[in-house]
Amino acid sequence: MKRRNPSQRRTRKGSGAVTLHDVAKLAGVAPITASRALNTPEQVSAEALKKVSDAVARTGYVRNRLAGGLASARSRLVAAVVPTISGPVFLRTVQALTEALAERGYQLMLGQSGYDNSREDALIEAIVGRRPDGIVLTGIMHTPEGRRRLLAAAIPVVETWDLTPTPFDMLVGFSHVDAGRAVADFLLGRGRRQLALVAGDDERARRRAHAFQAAARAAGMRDVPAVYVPAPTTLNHGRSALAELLRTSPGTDAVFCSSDLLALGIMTEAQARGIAVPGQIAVVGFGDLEYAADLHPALTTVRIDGTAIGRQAAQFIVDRAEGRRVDKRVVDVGFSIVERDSA
Amino acid sequence: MKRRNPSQRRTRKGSGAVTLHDVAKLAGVAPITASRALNTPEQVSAEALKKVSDAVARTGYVRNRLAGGLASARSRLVAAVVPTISGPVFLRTVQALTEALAERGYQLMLGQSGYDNSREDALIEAIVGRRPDGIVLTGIMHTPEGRRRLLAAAIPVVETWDLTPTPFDMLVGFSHVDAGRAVADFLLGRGRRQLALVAGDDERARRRAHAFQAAARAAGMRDVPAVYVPAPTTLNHGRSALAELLRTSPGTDAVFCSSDLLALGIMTEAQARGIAVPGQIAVVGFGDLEYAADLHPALTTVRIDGTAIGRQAAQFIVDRAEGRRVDKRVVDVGFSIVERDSA
DNA sequence: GTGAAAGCGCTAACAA
DNA sequence: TTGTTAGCGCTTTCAC
Repeated sequence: MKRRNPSQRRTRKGSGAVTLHDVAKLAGVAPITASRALNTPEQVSAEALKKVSDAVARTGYVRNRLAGGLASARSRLVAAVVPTISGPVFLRTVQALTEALAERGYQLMLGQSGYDNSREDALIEAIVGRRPDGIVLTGIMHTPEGRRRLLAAAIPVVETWDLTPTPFDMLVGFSHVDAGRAVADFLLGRGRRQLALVAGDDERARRRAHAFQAAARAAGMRDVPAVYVPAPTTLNHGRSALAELLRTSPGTDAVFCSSDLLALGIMTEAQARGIAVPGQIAVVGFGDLEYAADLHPALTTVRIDGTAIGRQAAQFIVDRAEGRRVDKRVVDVGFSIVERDSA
Repeated sequence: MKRRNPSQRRTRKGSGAVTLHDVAKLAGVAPITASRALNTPEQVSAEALKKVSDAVARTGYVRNRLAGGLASARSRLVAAVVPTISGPVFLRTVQALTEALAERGYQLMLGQSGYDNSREDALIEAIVGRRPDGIVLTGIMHTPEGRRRLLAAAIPVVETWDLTPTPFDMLVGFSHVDAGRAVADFLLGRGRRQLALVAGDDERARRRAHAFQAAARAAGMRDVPAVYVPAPTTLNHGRSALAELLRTSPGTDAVFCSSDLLALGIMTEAQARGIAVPGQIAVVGFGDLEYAADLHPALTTVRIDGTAIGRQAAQFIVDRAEGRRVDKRVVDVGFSIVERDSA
């Protein structure tokens, strides 16, 4: 880095910000010592540490993590991909993830794939270009092209909100099949005999729906009517779904909804029509969103611990990034049916 | 970059990934030409372009944007700070922002500040370290330390969801004072005489609340009871707030809520108690969340175009990042009262 | 515990 | 239009 005569030197502007070199110079140490003072203070003498922190305070230095990431091949960036952020389902997971990562000095990048997987590939490319230390997917990785890219990039991946026998890498989720079956058993156990379901048209909801139907049939029901609505689900979808159900299967005495919002829609429509819940129709939701307990009647629903999912995902990624061995790569957080008044 | 004798050469592992150098070598051009082929294809001959894209395809190259960002001082990263992602209010803004940025090759980093501003400083430091091309704040910048840091970092800032006479940099929002007043006028115009309000305990909601009270008083009301609940607001807060209101101000005939969720809570409690909405009590929400129109009764509420806010914020940041002049730095997206059945 | 040297992978600046 | 050179700001490697 020997500089030539200024007159013939090539100049580059730089960002103008305070650099670690500036700090080191002010502290009277070598840049690397300043670096160590910030990253591994235990490797530095108390004296040097003090000089450096003083210099940092005096200059208002903020370390450039782009440069650090480039040099160390650790960006401390983690990407999360959700179908859409406006469905409230993944919110708690994203929130827990953001917090757990922030505590450990990592930052979350958010990507939305849409429910149709079409943007997934472009998104993966955008993400991989940022060299994140990990990627958290909601759902499992679908497209072969996406799988290939992730594999090639060798970035730790956590799939969430699902369970598959063939995880891509790490996995935090629960069994949608078990959940669907459990709800059917629950309703049958409460004496309901004409089960129906309303589900968003996405893969996981469909899997719960099929298990629900299979369990009901196994218990002797001939027909389990299903209404599918586009994902993400809305309250209005629930309202019109109940209307449809009432028309086509008037004997229905229990409805399993693929989201709490859908369940609220069912209950709203029931209320508008003077149909008693749970008297005439039992309603079960999915998700146990924060408001479920406070509806009238309080909503019986399937509780998924989205916060635990987010925290475990963060743990997985950080463990990998810091070189710890991750033995158990699959965590089943399970689910529970929260019995309230609507069923 | 002359290499010494291999035996005494220092080696560094590198990430092992395909680099632009590899691509350039395979394409038979200089690295910078490959770089230009990817970034500014119009500056490159068709022939070179083709050679490069072939090489990219053959190698599965994904550009390293950390390195690019470091070299060009443009990270193509944008940070968004929300109080918490699990309040549904900012969701549409964050969604629109994410999409609008992704379309233009920028990625969103998400940060949660909490409602108490205590984490804001630490968050700003974490964000600035990533050298984003812009920062989108929901609400306005509060702490002096935060302001100083942002100022020092010279990163474009967009404040959203609020209007202030002294914007930090750029601003997309609306007047909370006008909104509060408008709702009071609306209710008074509908013949309501005993206005009350329920509001989350955050600054913006409080500003709306005060304007609402002032307008009601200006119209002759002596007392405008207010119930404040902790932010973020929940359905249950709404239920207990109505209970409180009924106890302390039994004559209340209209309630302005600081969120649609609160309004749903009010309506739920009213329903549970057999109180007619809007017959006995009119309810007005805030936000016009997606489900507001489908409630029973359909919720009258203040509509804020969160999507427009997000898109405009993205536009501001990208314009700045790409060196375009931004003349109008403040955009008022306004609000509207959506008249439905609840008031 | 501290430091010098050498890059990480890319692009700005200059030159041809 | 293409290429050469010199960094961007940091951390790794190796040496003391």
